[in-house]
Amino acid sequence: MDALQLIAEPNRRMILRLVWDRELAASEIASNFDVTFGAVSQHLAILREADFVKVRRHGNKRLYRTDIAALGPLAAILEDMWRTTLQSLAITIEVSEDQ
Amino acid sequence: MDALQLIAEPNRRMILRLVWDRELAASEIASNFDVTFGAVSQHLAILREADFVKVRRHGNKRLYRTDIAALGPLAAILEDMWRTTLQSLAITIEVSEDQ
DNA sequence: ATTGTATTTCAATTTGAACTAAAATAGATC
DNA sequence: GATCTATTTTAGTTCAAATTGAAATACAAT
Repeated sequence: MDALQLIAEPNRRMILRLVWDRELAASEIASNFDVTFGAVSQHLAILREADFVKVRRHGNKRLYRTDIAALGPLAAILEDMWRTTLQSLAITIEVSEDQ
Repeated sequence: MDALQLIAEPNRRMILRLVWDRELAASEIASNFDVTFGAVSQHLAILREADFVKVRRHGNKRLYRTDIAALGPLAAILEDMWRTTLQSLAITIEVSEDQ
């Protein structure tokens, strides 16, 4: 699958963000979404197949974490997006405080 | 629309590539695709709304050109993709020549 | 070995984005 | 203004990707 299309999907992007700098179990990831556990698991499978996440078994659970290196130049794009999103949020707050 | 989703669509990416460093009329762009003129025009509209292309009227025609600056960091990603695609093509040729 | 929790996988359904075909608009030419 | 070419827009269709719900698998604990 095309790397760009892969990370363009909003839920997959959210998953990458959630496990960007920490490990989370599949269930913990899923609890952040409105869609079913099954749907999240399928997104995880797609991310796994693209090697965009690393998985580690720990007892019952499977711990996921973004493989930032594997994302190559796309990693910077994602970080950039999230940063600018936060910035625009900050601007929104500033503006509303001015009123 | 989300910038990443926008450039993830293969036909839109192809449009951006076609008018990356030259102007082309909508019909000239469309002639490079299997899909109908209407479909290409819709993609152009989406790219226009995102300001990822500049348009200029010239008589009957509308000349399109990628607004590379507007793409920000995504411009580098696209150029990178196309470069590596060419590289892998070159490798393919080499390999087949070896046989 | 059975029960429970965590996760994946599968078949069927839903949904949304891309597409088509046709009508509408825009400007050029006669 | 009628006609031609270029393009956009609209309504309806198609298709792939995302989702659901349920069954299957995996490991842990009793």
